[in-house]
Amino acid sequence: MNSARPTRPHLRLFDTYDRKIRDFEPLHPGRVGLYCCGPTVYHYAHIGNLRTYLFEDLLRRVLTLNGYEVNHVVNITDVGHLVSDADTGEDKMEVGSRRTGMNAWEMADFYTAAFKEDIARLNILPPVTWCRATDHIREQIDFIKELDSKGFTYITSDGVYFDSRKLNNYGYLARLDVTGLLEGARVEPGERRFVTDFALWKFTPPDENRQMEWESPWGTGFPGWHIECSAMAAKYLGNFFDIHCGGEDHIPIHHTNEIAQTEAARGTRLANFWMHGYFLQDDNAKMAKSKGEFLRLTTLEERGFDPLVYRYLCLTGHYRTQMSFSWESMESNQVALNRMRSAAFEWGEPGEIAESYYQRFFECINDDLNMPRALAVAWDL
RNA sequence: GGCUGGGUGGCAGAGUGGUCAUGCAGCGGACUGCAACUCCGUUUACGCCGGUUCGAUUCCGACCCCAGCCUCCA
Repeated sequence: MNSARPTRPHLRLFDTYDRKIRDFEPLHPGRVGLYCCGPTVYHYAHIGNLRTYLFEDLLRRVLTLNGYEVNHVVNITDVGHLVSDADTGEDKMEVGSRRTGMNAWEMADFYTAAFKEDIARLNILPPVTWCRATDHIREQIDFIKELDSKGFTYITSDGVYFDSRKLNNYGYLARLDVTGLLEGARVEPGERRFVTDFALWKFTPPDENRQMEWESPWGTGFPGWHIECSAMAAKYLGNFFDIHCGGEDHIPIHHTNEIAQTEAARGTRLANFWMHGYFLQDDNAKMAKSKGEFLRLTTLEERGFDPLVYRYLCLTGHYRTQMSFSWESMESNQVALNRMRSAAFEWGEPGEIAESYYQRFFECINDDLNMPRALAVAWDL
């Protein structure tokens, strides 16, 4: 069979930075560095969050199938993710702590464990490396020191900020129109010098007792949200690595700021490819935790669905388009998955699958992970 | 208000300048003692209005609507 195997099509992936599909070439032969933004562990994951991890798992498996060894890194954000605007916002962890009655550290462990259970039930491979923000405070402070020494920071009464106007290409990833942002801004920059400036380090407010705080050269406090990813990605994958993933909502702010930090401090691009998973749309309510009620994997199971039906559902749509969620489509895909499973049983060993089908399947997945078409090939078989 | 991206048949969701996505549902058959499972066949589509073209769902422009970001979100 190997002798007759045709040449596999080259892997092509969409890069948000260039806004186009490009041939994927690893920076180092045979190896791929993959950094995926992980959960902020102040609450359970909702199924929309999970769609992004499903997409990243698909990417990882396709890279592996193409013969690459994937160094997959996922962070756990357990500090610094602010719940309100950058001037006065609280840390989500502190708010979550009040809601649950757990202290911030216990709560972080609790929701981290819950997250790992969720992805296990979805058959998502765990990353090679998990990294927690609170385990890397030193690295983050060092990173801010670098930015400081290169003149990219300034200090206000509540923290250390990144001066985004010092970079001439700030916002390119999201094609940010800074003039438009100024005109449309509904929030005043406050002490920040410019609307797109963001916090690197926040001081513990004088009248507040924080559960999580550390000493720094600038004062007692905690790191901003974005700096953890720049610092940890550099530590585990180097300053410039292959692929950086996250949800589509990360494009305008989080990833834009990560890029700014790394380019300013290290003088290199952060990632060769930027890939983003798109949102799951709920018919009834916005898929957001801030509303209080949201769909979890457990909710699906309570309705009698195998978690893998949700995985299958996500595979029927392209990762780069928003997808609608409904119980009707869950029912539909429950049936489809059951039939697919019994058919797969009849196929026998993978090696017996006709090479032509495998080739067609490969062409689909290597074409920017086109699983919907790949599934059509599978049904054809 | 600014920026970014979308609108495909009952539902979900691919794709293409002129032949089929695919799955679920529906309809008609086959099989079965009946049913279920399975199999075969099959109906319904490209937001709206113009333009380009021999021909547009596919390209261009206006409009309407939706989503994302600008304010927490994957």
